[in-house]
Amino acid sequence: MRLATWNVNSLGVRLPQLLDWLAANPVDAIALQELKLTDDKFPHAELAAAGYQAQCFGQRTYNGVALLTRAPMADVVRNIPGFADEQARVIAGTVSGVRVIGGYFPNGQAPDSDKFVYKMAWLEALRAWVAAELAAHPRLVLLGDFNIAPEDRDVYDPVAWAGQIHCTDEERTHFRSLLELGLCDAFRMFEQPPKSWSWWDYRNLAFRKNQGLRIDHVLVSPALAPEVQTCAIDKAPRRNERPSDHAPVVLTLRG
DNA sequence: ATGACTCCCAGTGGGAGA
Repeated sequence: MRLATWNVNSLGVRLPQLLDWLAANPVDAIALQELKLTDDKFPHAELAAAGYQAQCFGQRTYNGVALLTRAPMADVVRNIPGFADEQARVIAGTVSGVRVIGGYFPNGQAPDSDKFVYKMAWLEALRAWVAAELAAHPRLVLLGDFNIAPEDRDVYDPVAWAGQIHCTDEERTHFRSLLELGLCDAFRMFEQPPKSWSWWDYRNLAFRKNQGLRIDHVLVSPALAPEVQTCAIDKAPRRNERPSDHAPVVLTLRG
């Protein structure tokens, strides 16, 4: 079984690239973030023609998440139950016996901003809910755009980024609290090339200079960890014309 | 360096992203 996550930065703009990528990378499930469209504009027909059914959770202009799967999904949940949120950031579903939770974590803007306060509250609510999901669904994957660079080795210039958004101690503590639930950062289960990033700023030739952050993650539950075969970032779509600023991350499970 | 790019909604600019 193969799963992926990709922040497409506008599904409207990126749909042709997504279809190309799925044709070359026939995953069983993919979590998408930053759809930037409402559900009435979701391209169900085009994705169905490519063999994917979709559960979407969109909104106008910002945010928006979806899960695409080949097999049907059950028990679909939108956003974090009990956490009132205007922003469409989470979609979960069960496919082929695996609980898949896709998330577009808040950016946070700056550590002294209201948006950072929201990010902290959101992360706390997520952790509590994921703990409950994990108890109910031992075979679980939490994946998406976390907007957190967990360690200095996930940052191209850790000195310049020290204390900056995505790299604060508070954010990293929240990331570790997810690991403390038993979840495992699948990417770090393997030897990886140094300077592996999942996001590069559009500005300043950042991709060409390989100046990026690893902020898109795939966390697997203890029951799934022994089945993880590979986890890799696919930089290829970042070389497209008009690319997303994020690259997909792909997980392969045995069986 | 208050920059850079890209998206959106707007509408001939501005917010947000990260």
